[in-house]
Amino acid sequence: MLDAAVSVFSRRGYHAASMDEIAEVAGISKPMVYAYLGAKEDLFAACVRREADRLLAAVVGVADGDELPPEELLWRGLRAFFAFVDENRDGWAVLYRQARGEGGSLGTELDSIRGRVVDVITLLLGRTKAVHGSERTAGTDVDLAALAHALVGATESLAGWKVDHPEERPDAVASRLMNFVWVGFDNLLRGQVWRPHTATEPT
Amino acid sequence: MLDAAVSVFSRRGYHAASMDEIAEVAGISKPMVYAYLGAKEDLFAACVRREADRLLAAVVGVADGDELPPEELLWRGLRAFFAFVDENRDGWAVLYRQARGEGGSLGTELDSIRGRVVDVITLLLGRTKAVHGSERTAGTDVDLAALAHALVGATESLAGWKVDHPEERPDAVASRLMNFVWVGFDNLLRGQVWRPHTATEPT
Amino acid sequence: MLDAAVSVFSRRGYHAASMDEIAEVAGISKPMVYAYLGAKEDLFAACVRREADRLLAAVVGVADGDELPPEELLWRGLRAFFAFVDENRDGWAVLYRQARGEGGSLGTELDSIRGRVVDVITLLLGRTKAVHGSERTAGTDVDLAALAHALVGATESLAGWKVDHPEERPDAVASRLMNFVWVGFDNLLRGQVWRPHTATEPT
Amino acid sequence: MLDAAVSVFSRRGYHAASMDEIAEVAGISKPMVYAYLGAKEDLFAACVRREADRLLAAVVGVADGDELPPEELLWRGLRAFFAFVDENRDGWAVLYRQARGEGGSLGTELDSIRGRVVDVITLLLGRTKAVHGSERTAGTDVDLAALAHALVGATESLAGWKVDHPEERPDAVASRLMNFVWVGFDNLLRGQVWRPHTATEPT
DNA sequence: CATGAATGAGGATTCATTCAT
DNA sequence: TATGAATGAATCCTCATTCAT
Repeated sequence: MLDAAVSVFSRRGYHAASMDEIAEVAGISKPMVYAYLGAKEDLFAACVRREADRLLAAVVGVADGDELPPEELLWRGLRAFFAFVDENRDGWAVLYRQARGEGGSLGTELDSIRGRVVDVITLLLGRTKAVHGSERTAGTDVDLAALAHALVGATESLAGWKVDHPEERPDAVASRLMNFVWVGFDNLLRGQVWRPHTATEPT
Repeated sequence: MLDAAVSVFSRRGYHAASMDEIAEVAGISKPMVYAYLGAKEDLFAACVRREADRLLAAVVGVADGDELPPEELLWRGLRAFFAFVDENRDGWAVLYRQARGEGGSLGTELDSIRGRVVDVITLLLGRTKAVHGSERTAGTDVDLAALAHALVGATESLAGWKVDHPEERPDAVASRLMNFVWVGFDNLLRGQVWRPHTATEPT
Repeated sequence: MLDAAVSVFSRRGYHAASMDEIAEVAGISKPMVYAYLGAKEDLFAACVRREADRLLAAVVGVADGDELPPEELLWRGLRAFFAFVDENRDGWAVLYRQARGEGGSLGTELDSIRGRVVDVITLLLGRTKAVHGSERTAGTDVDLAALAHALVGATESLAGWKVDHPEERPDAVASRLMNFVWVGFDNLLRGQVWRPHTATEPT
Repeated sequence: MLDAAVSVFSRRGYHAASMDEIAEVAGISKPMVYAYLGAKEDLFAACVRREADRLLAAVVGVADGDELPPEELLWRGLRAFFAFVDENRDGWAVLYRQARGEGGSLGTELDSIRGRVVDVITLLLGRTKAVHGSERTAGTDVDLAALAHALVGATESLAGWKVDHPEERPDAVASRLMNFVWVGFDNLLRGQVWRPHTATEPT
């Protein structure tokens, strides 16, 4: 039932989607849509919530053991994420392109979900850092949070890229991202730093 | 003139923005809006184009010499980018949150702009690779494109993070991202690879 | 069965009442409402008819003997009427507030019922006049009809007033109205007339 | 502008009237109706308020001198009232048939207007009583209020009757009502009372 | 040139009414 | 028979867009 709504919302966006089209795609009549899921905003919220739940379930489901090292957790999570995106184009589009930027409770709720994901990544990176235990890492907490944001953004962006490259296997994309991210992070933790070679005159 | 439109679009989003409000904020009458910039879609496209031009100009403008090494180019570009976002919240919101997810020519044009940026980054990464000249890097072209996508996504995401942390200096954000990205990329080029279930240490 | 409909109609009015609510209040399902009483208009007509029948039965029932003098008939009728209104708020509301102003067959039927009541009053007043047999009364038939209309209107209005004054006994209200009406009518029949700009004293 | 709305509301009633028809009758397009007078409820409220204002202005306007005796005041008021009804069928229908029975602020406001009219009549009757100064009148204040209610109801009812008898001159109707009302009231004040001739067994 | 006034087109929502079980 | 499920039709309302001044 929600599938039709997700499909239409992903194609048209929240505002441009008409209840008529959703009903038509769902193969039922408009009053039924209202009977089952309420007004348009409720319907969209239901879509967002279902897709978010599915995504979180898929990504979290692979981390069955907390005793797994962070590296393994991240790798499994990314694989699950890209697999989800691969199999749920529309759902991902609704979550990423349509729901964000909407005002009101929708955008807020989604932002909070994303925030929780970022927090999890931040903790994960923190645990890695703790394992290394190196005092050479000058990184503060805000560094980790920013890093987590960057990682999530890179992942989201690659998800969009993956949509345009259906021939790429999800695992390959995840592997590519891990390669990029983990090598950098690992070396960061080893004390490697990048510094501007030039004097920076701040604007 | 466009300022008013950008301001309203950034606050309301494309569909929720009304021409009435744009005209009111602009301090002119609605027929004037139509006379100057045409229909709503054209107006939004003009906003997107202007903000994209400004952003590209700001980012490209700092790379006055092509002879600069890629690392320096990227560093300057990122600094310029975060400075732009810092000073043009509305414009960035229109580009990143509102314009995305719009179907039709609106989204297409923005995608193409983003695509050009990614291409530039791809080339930049390619030149770096060429400089290193290492045949040990097994990366293909698609690797670089994916990497560029990841980099752009990380940058966008950090831009959003920066909006929530106005106290962070743009240079600091750029530096943090460089630190993360360049260390990883540099080591990648040196042949470091990450493989699932194996130690990440080079032989 | 009709009780639920009367209750809902009296609270919401004809248009604002929904068949859903009526069915719910009646404790049966909507198709049953349709099976028993047909469409909404029919249902409302049935309500109006039943309440009107009840009202007429109550009012007419007290006039068991035609040989009663008109004065006594009116007095008994008014007492019965106010007692009915007192015990059937909803029914009276449907008849007086909701059914009026409805176009089409709904209002027409109610108007015809009210018309019959007015006719009865007119006849009653006529009989009184005949009893007095006075040729001094210049009143024509139209006078009696208008008088009957005025009497019915006064009664309806007092019914509304009574609803706001539940502590008033129905008999007291009826008595008050009789006092007002009959004294005037009686004196009218005795030749007393009122003329503009003249003393109201009889010669 | 309001004329069209009043006309349609008087014919169809509040709920059955469609904004389409109002716009069509007004000879303008629907958005204009909304631009000028807002939503349907506002529009109806505007109609009710205008008609009520007109009616009150017409009726109150004839009582230019407070020094007029109550009898003269009532006579002038009734004449003005029936003249108004004669010339504003639709407006009267809106006030009397349609607006009453509507829930919400509309019905409430109209009830309050009617209440004020009743109060004025009550005062007017009180002044008459005071002039007579007779201690024989057993009437209490509540008697006067009930009497005023009855008088107002009789007037309203005769207004409806008048609508069905356009050939009747407004003055004639007013005169007829005065004849009925004032003779009765005058005699009441002189101590004439009506009492039931039979024992009343209260229900 | 600049604008107040006007509208066609379309979208969300509800409700009386009816089948298939 | 009794009902849950389904819908066609209408209604309120808004907004991008354009004339006439």
